Formats: sequence, structure tokens, C-alpha cells
Amino acid sequence: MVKAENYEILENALRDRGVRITRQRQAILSVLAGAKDHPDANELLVRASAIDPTVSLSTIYRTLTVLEENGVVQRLSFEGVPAKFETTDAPHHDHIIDVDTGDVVEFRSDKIEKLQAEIAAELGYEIVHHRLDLYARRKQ
Amino acid sequence: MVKAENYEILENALRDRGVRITRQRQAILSVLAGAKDHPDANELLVRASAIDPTVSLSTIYRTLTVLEENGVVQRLSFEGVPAKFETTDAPHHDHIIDVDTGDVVEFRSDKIEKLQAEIAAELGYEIVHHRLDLYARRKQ
DNA sequence: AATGCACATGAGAATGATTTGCAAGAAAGA
DNA sequence: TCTTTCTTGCAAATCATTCTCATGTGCATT
Repeated sequence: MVKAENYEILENALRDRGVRITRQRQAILSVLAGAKDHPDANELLVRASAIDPTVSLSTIYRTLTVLEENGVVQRLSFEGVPAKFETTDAPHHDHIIDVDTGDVVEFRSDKIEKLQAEIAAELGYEIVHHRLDLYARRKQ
Repeated sequence: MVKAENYEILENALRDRGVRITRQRQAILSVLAGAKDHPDANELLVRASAIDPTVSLSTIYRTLTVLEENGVVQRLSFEGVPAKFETTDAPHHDHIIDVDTGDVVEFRSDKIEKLQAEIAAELGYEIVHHRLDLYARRKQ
């Protein structure tokens, strides 16, 4: 199993938090750590099965919940499609979803982040987290 | 049936677009026109049934799709909960969701809208629609 | 006001993503 | 190694939403 550089960091973070590291969780975590895209549960099943054929879809879902609760993974719930997942080791960013292909592009804007905080503050709120999704179409 | 002031406007907009106005659609539309909150499909069934007991959940969903396609209603797909709906007679706005109470507050920022368009354009995209949700907590 | 027909409806079955119950299996600290 | 507690696979259950199909109904046209 070829593990991405950040795999060890993630696994140790989980161990420190008392999360049991099973064969199945290793397979799933290593797929996530190495993924350059945003796989959904089914895609994760396919990729993780290649490493450990015993992983089932239930375990994919249960593991994703555990990883999310422990801050290692983020769930991306876009409209009308199964949830996609990514590790949280990359800096914060938002997403553009290509409405024709379903492709997801990441971007980041400090200006927007700042404006959001200002607006929330004006209304007496403090942002816990946010989601900014741009559903867009390739030009011309 | 007590209709909100904007009901007529919405119904006429639909007629102009060749959409048939049925008893059930009148009931649903009048509920939406009068709603000050963001009801989901089940809540709409309850409220519309009080006006016309023949409306079914299938028709609620079908009608919402038609209303959305005709630009009269907007679907709000928040995470982990059934979709909520609102009429689009109010100008465009985004939402702050109070993570403690579930309350939804509306806000609008032209600056953010503009930045979004700029970012998308830079990456070669044209925004079809977007979703900006601030999950926040009341200060102190 | 009557007619025709394309479109809308209700009831319930189907779908698709996600979750859960349960019996068997496996981490990991002692 | 032993024991406790958590995980797993499988299949069945859920939940929001969509679809099928036989029947009903807007509404443009007589």
C-alpha cells in the first residue's frame, strides 16, 4: 500500500484521539490521503477495495463519519449529488462545481472570507464554519 | 383562502409563462407567498392541505420543481436536512444559519456577489447560481 | 356553455444515498 | 495471551425525493 506523505500524520492524529486503526480504516485513510480529487463513498469503496478487498460500503460510511468527527476529513454536500470527501490537511478553500460535468475546482479568497466575518459580526454572529459553492458553467 | 399581496403577481407570472394554474398549485403557491419562514416539503403539505385537502406530497414536489424552473421559487439545500423553499419575490440574498437554534437569517452583500463573479471569471467559469451559507453562533 | 386533448393529479411503488441491527471478528491495554 | 470494547459485513431499514400509471381537469377553441 503506497501511502501519501500525510498519511502518517493523519493516522497519528487519530491514534492520539483514541481512534482504533483497523485494516479497513487504514485502506480508506490512505486512499483519502492520496486523493487529488473529491471522491464520493462509492468511489472510495472501489479504491479502498484495491488495497483491502474486505472493506464494505457500510464501513466506508461509518469510517467517513468517524474521520469527520475527528476533524481529519471534510464532507462536501453539493446539491443533487452524493457527498464528496477530502482530507482537511489542505488550507481552507471553497468550491466551484461545474454544473455540466460535476467537476469540482478549489479556490480561495481572503477578501470574501473577511467580508463574511464582517457581515456576520454586524448581525451579532460569530461564524462557526461556512460553505460557499459556486455552481458554474465553462465560458463559451 | 387568504392570499398574500404578492400571490397575484406570482400567479400572473406563471400564467404568462404558460403554466397551468390548478387548485393544488394555487394552494401551494399561496402558502409560499404568505410564508415568512422557509418550509420544507412536508410542512408545505400540512399548510396546503388546510387550504385544499386534495394536495398530495407528490404534487408538492412536482409543483415545487415547476415553480423553481419558472423562477418563482428557490430551493434551499442546507446540509443534512430536507430542502427548504422560499419565493423569489424578495431580492437575492444569502443565509446565516444559527447552529444552536436552527434559525435562518437573510443577508445580502453586493461586494461578495461581485467578488464571486470575478473569481469564477478568472477560472474560466460563469456562475449559474451559488450558495453561501454562514453557520454561526450568536455573540457572547 | 360544451368539447378535446395535453397536461396534472393521487396513490403507492421505486429509487438512491445513507444508516442501522445483529452476530461474528479484531484492536490494544493489562 | 486474555478480555473488554469497539468494528465489521451483510442485509434490512430509513428518508427524502422521483416515478408509474390510471384517472381527472385546465383552458384554448369552438
